[in-house]
Amino acid sequence: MAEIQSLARGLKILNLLEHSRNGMGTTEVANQLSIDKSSASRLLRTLANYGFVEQDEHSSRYRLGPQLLTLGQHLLNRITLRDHARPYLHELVDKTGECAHLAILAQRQALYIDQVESTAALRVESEIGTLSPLHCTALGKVMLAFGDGCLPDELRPFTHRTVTDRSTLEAQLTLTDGRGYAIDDEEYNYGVRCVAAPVYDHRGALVGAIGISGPAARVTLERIDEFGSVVKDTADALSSRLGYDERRKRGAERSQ
Amino acid sequence: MAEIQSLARGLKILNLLEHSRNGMGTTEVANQLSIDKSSASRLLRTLANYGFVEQDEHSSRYRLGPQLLTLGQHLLNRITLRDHARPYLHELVDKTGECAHLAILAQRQALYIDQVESTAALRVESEIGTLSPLHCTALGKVMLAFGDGCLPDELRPFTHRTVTDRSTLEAQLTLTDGRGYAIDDEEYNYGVRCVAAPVYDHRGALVGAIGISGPAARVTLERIDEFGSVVKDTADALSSRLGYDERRKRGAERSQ
DNA sequence: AAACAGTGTTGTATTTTTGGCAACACACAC
DNA sequence: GTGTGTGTTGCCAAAAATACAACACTGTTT
Repeated sequence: MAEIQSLARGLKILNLLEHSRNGMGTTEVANQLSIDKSSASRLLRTLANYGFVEQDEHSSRYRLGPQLLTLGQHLLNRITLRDHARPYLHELVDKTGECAHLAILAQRQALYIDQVESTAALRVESEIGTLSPLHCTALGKVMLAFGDGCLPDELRPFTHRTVTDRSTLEAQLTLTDGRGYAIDDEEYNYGVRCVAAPVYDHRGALVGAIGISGPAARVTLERIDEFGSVVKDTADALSSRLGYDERRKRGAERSQ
Repeated sequence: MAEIQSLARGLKILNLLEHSRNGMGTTEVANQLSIDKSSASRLLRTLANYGFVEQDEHSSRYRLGPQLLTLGQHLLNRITLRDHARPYLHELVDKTGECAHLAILAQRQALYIDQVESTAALRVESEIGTLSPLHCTALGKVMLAFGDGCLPDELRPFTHRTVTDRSTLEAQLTLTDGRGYAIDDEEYNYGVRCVAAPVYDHRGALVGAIGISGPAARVTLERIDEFGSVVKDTADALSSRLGYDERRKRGAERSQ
C-alpha cells in the first residue's frame, strides 16, 4: 500500500487544473485521469467543499480555489531564505566540488548568510556574517546586475585584477545580465575564482544570490562557463522553489 | 456518498499544517483528526509524493510543501480583478440596496470597470469604462488615500460641494485613511452620495476600489457610516480573496 | 547500560469506502 | 422533435482504506 489512491487522484486534479486556462469540466478531468465521470465528480465536490477548487456558477466548470492561495501565502510568511537555500547549496557542492555560499544585500554590501563547505583539501574559507564589497565579488556583482545594489563612491582595489574603472565594470555587468551569472576572476582574493547567480522570490524581486568559490587551479577560465550554467540552473531551481514563476515578467505588473 | 473521505482527510491535514508554526508530526496529525497513526502516515506520504507537504529531513516533521506555492502563484496570474470582484459587488447591492461599482486607477483617474445595478427605481446610472476625477469621487479618494494616485494640477469643481482647496482635501484624506473608507457627499453629482473602500492584492498593493452610490435621500449622512462599514467589510473580504493577508504589513518587506 | 517512552513506518486482515455502470436531469444545437 | 453534450446521483460488487498490531529507531531516564 504505497499511496492513498483517492487522495492522489485529488491532488492530480489540482495539478491538472493548473495547466488549464479556463478551468476544466468533470468529463474532461475524468478523461485526463482515465477515471469515471462519477468519480471525478465526487472528487471535485470534495475539493470544492474545502475550497481547493471552485465551480463556476454558470459554466459549471471547475478551477483552482482560493484555499490554495491562502495556504500558499501562508507558506511564504514562514519561509526563510536560508532554510530553503541550504539543500541547493549542498547540490552545488556535490556538482562542482567547491564551496557554496548564499548572500543577501545588506548595507550596500553582500552579506554572507550561509555556506556549505566542500570536502576538498584546498578550499576557500570564508565566514558567515561577513560583509563583502559588491564590485569585486561574484555574489556582489549579482546584486549590482540583477538587483538594486548600487556602487560605492570608490571602487577599492583588493588585487591587481580588481576592476576599479566604473565604465569597465558597467560593461561587465551588462555582460553578466545577458548570460545570467556573475564571475569574480581573482578580483577579491588572489587565487580564488567565484561564480554566482541571482535568486528571486515569489514576486520576482531579487532576494539574494548563491554561488561557488574555488581555487583558480580548479575553477579554470576554460571551465568557468560550465560552472556558470550549473550555478544558474541551481539558482533558478531555488527561485522557483520560493514561488518565482518564470512565466511572469520580473518587476510584477498590476493585475487587470 | 457525499465526500471522498480519504481526500477530505488529506485536505484537512493541509489546513491543520497551516496553523502550526513548526510543522506537525504524524502522531500529532493523527490525534487532531482522530484517525490512526498509520492512516496519517500514509496520507502524509501521499501528500509528500505530490509536493503538497514535505518532511523535514532531520526532525521528520511535516510542513506545507512547495506545490501549494506553485498552485497559489499560478492562480494569481489567472485572476482578473473584475471576475473576482463581481460577487462582492452583488453582495453590496444586496446589503445596501444601492448600485455597486468597481474601479481601478488609470491615467490618473478612476476607471469604472464593473458595476452591479440595484433594482431600486431611483438609482444612479453610470457607465463602465468611464474615467472619473479622483478628488471628488469616493472611488477616486480611495486611490488618493490608500494608493499612489496623485492630485491633478487643478481641482475642478463639479458641484458647489466639490472640495477645491488642497489642504481641506488633504485633511479629508487623512480622515479617510483613518476610518478605512472614503465618502463623496454630492461632490461630483448633485443628489448623489458614494462610499468606497480599498481593495488590495496578495502583495498588499492597492489594485482598485469598490463602493456604492445612491440618492442622497437614501444614503443619508446619518446612515453613511453604517454604509461605510458594510463597504469596508466587503472590500476586506475581496482583498483576502485575492490573497491579501492582513497579518502581513502593507508594502511588503524582504523575506529574511 | 538497560529499560523506557517517545517517534514514524510497515504487514495484515477486515470492512468500510470507493468506483464504475447505469440511469437521470439538464442544456444546447440542429 | 431528436441528437449529443454536459454534470450529478443510486446501487452493488470489488477493491482500497482503515485500524490493530508489531517493528525499527531515537533520545531520555533510571
